[in-house]
Amino acid sequence: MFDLPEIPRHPSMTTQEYVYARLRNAIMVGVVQPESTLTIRGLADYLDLSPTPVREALRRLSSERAIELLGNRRISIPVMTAARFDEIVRLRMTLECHAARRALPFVSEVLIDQMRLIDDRMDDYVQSRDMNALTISNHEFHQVLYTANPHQTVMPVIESVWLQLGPFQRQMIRELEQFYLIDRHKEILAALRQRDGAALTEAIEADIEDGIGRVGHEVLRARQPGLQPLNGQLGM
Amino acid sequence: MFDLPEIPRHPSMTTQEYVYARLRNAIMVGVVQPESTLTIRGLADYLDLSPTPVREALRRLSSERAIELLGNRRISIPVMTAARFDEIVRLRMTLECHAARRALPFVSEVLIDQMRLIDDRMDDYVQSRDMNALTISNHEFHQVLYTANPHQTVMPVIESVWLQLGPFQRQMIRELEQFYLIDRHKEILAALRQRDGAALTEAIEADIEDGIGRVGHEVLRARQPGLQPLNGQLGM
DNA sequence: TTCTATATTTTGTGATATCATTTTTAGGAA
DNA sequence: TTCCTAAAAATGATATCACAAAATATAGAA
Repeated sequence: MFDLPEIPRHPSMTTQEYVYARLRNAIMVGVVQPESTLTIRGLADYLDLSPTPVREALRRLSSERAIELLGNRRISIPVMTAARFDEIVRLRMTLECHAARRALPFVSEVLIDQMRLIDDRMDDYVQSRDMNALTISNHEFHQVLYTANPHQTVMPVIESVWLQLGPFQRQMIRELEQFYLIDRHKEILAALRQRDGAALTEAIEADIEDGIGRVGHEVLRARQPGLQPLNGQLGM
Repeated sequence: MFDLPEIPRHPSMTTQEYVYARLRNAIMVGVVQPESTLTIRGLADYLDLSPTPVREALRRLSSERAIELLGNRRISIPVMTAARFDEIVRLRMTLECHAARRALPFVSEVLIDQMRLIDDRMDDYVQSRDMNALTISNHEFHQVLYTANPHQTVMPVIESVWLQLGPFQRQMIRELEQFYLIDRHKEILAALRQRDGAALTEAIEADIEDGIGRVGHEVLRARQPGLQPLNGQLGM
């Protein structure tokens, strides 16, 4: 079985929202894995709730493709394959570059400072090897940039992609003894300071490639030694 | 009130799936509008069902941002603003160009023929002014291309964008007496035949701009005569 | 031991009931 | 008429129940 990390429950939250938030968090940090057996009633019993709000939360997560509600009464976390991984990472690059380009006109010095602060905090988490906090802060770093555009509509889509990568990211950390962390946040910040769109998208692509792309392909190749990755290197 | 167009119900469909499909279709063709008052119980009574499957269907649609479940007991179709429209259309361009680029290596002569057939059918619908059938076929034309890539994960995201544009598309047709339809499908097909990625993305951007972008901005500008569109022309 | 058929349990779905809020409606006061 | 207030109605959220279908366990045969 698994232990869903506890999260704070605001009093205004409905039960369904709470279940959604708790499951989402658990999937994001990789506690729920493809081999975990999920059932509506099992989760309801575990959380001491009725099945109704659990089912609704699961349906939302299914819409975001964090989980799959199979017809035959099974609920699963999708298994990562090389081809699927390649598609998701490429989509993530496209989406985040789009979001960054659309946010650039709204970027201020205050915002850049805010991002620098988050990046500084990440350096501490690297020191203390707190991977969960690192993941959350990394998302926060990107999110602050993309939501600078007050009209943006892409953020929920990007979050869905992060959610889909969550379980696999945990596997990556598990399967690799040493896990070198390279982030390109300094380059992102430099591009922002110069309001340089081309440099910005380049830095974001590099950040995603170095952050999960390269290592992910490595892990997947190691699993199936005979196969080469479908679409070659991700870097461009 | 409104009349949700009837749709076929396969025997294997659950009630929730049926409600989802029927509401989704209604929103896509623009029957449900921002001023429509939606309630779970109202829909349940209208469809002669219990509230449970209706609420689940609504939650799924909310996850796809087709509707908004407001905290204060109101369910609404988001109102289209110039800024939101600009964002959604730009996102659509980015997503569909991405999907097309990723599909290109899988494009076959058979697939191009299939797309040509759909395009021919669209010409008939233009003649008969069947806007609903035209919209559906247009989506089908694009979908066939993007799903040529068997590993694609972007299609659900694109469908969510189509869904968000549905209600406004109906408004566009209503508010414009004459509605000139320009599609760039011939250019798309030509680019596919030559396996020319750059020409393909250019044709898709032009198709979206001519299909909904230009007219949409016109309609929105007419609504608020004092305001200019936020980010200038869409064409690039 | 291994396979198969049957019984039992578990599970997802959908309807119904209840409760706390919110919205709407009425009825007066200014 | 317009504005406020209180009663009434409607609404969303959740728990519980019933049912059919699926998964699992059990028991007997090969």
